[in-house]
Amino acid sequence: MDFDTGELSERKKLILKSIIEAHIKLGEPVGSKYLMQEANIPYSSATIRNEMAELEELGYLEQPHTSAGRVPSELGYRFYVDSLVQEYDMTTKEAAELNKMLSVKMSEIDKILDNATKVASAITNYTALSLRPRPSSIMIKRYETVYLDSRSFVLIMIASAQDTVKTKNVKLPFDVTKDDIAKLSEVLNDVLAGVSVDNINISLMMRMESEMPGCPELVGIVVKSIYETMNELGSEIKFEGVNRLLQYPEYKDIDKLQKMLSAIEDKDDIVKAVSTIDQSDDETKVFIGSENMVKIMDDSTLIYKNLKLNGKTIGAIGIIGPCRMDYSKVLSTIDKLSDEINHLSENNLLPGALREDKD
Amino acid sequence: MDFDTGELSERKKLILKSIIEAHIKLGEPVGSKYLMQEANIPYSSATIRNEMAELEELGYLEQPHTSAGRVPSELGYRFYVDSLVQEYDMTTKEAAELNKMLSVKMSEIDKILDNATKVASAITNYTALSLRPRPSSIMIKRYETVYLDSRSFVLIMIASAQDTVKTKNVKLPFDVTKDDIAKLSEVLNDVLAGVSVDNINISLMMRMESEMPGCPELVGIVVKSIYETMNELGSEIKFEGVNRLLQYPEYKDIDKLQKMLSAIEDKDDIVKAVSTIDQSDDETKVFIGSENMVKIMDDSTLIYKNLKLNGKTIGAIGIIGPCRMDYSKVLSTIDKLSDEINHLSENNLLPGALREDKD
DNA sequence: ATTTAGCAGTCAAACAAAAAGAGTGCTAAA
DNA sequence: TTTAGCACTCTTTTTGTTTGACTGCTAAAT
Repeated sequence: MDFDTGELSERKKLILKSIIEAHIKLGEPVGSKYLMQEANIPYSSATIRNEMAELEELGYLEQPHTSAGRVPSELGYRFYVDSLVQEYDMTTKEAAELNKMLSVKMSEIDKILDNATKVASAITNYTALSLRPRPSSIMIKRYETVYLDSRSFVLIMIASAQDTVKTKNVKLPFDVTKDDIAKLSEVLNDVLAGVSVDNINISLMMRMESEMPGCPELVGIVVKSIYETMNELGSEIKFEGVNRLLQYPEYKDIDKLQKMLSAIEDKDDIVKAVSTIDQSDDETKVFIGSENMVKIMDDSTLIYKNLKLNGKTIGAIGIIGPCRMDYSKVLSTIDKLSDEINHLSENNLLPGALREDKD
Repeated sequence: MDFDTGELSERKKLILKSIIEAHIKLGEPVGSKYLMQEANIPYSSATIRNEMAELEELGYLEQPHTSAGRVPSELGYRFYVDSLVQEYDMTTKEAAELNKMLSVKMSEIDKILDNATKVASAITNYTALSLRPRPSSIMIKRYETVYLDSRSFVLIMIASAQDTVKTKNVKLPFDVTKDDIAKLSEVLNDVLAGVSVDNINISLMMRMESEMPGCPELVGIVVKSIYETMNELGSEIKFEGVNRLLQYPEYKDIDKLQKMLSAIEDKDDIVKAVSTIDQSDDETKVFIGSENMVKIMDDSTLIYKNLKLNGKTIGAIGIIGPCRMDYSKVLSTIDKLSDEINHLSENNLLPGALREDKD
């Protein structure tokens, strides 16, 4: 038994610290057995129990109910923060990330898209997303092909940005030989390596066709795949108002919400899905439920529209929500918004907006 | 019974439209009784049931289970979007808001704060917030006082920005008369009306004291209230990573989550709480549970620190999470971050950052 | 004087069974 | 063709029961 000098014995401190840290890690009440076995406290559970009872009396711990373990009280956390917590050493990786993120700058286009997303989300009360298409600088450094069978092969692309590798399964409407596919990679590396998307033109395609006397039809199909991949690669997607999902009972089920949120967190699938939409398409697209290309979002609706500034597509905006979405409101908001952005440019409100387009 | 020409009878269309719109509004399966009573379909529930059964057969509706109402199928939504939905007329208020929001520009300081919040949230994996303090231009246009009793009165302030009215209940540690309070409003309007916060100085306070021979002690107390109110008024708060809350079991309970989210949505309470923190304070503050000034957040922890750039406080950053927060990590992240931002200015990475400080 | 083993007691969480409620489909009458 | 009425189905809610975790206490061991 300690003299009640207000100071805790070292053993009490150890136990208190262990309980708090275990609780922080696990989120559940901590019992005496756990402390003995997992936290390596060198006393029997009975002894620990006695100490815990005293710590509770002193106000550092609480018991949610009789037969539960102990949980730190506010006083316990306070004591921990004031005298028990140890400095955490940030890993160099984390420190670097911190620095990198801090110095990010936004282009004018990004700002427009960002604002548009915020407005869209605020007005419709759904989650909004914006897609910034690939910068024109993106390119494939090297191509590889792997023959699968006479009607399909794998196209492997190594991109300039951070050496990302993308693979694509290409299916063909006609038969090819192993040699055709081998020749293809040769020609691709010869003609297209290091060429940016926007510079892929008819002339290059014709050159490739002439270099592939065996199977010129391949060229058109492959170039389309390359184009799609490049779009996916460079695209940047952002979300706004994710928390608005919570208002809708379809996401009251934590699991569904999690599913949706992880799709949003991942971004990749959504980017991929949305990248397939033709960038010059002016229509507002509505993807209901499974029409949606992201499997995980098959009970949500995505409404999507390309945004133009001076006739040039600068990105796209979308709304995600439950299938039972207020279509009328969302559709008109998106349309109004895209109109308004076009006006922005006409009124010259954003001088230099297009200048900064290429990052 | 309709001939199966692929066309729906008007009555079917009406019922389908009603079901979809009711379901969009309520989020629950729609029954025949509801349609008859609430959606004013001029047929008996039995008739409506027959039509519903046919609409289901045609694929426009679905039944979650035998004894439930109907829910639109994807095909139903598709049909609705393609031919039933009516254009929604945006109210002029909404249109105006849209325009206003679209043309918002961010100051350099805002960008720094925004980035810092994102980084903080990403690294700690908790929700982060940033607080941008009042622009120095904010001021009170007019003051009113209402005497309550000898030890308290109400101070009413009409602010320059959008004529916002704020009232504050002021309690006194000494007795005053009704005349003192009346005189106070006179003096306040005389000396402080139209003066921006930063220009309230000792000289002005002394002038007020000399004009209030009856009770000079009032001045100091009142000025403090005014100062606090102005801080609340102009402050802008932003959140980042709200969805991260979901990872923690304490917010798995939808109710708790909602409570938290509504506190975040409202902003007001949090701004008020955080505004009371002295802006020149350099310490990292930890508010655990009920230490927190926002009642609704009394089982969460707020960690908070002022950010300085060139020695001047430009705002503050905070982390919100469950009480069982990884204090060690959060504390070091916040400290590192505020250091880093100080370095930003030293390295001159952000020319003109301070120039744009006043909006 | 401490520490520990063992056991009875308590309470939440998990499971199972029963009752209530909502909405349908069908039949027969209007 | 429409409607009233009733039996039926399936979810939701309620109620009761079991299980399991952890404690507090007592008595023995160090």
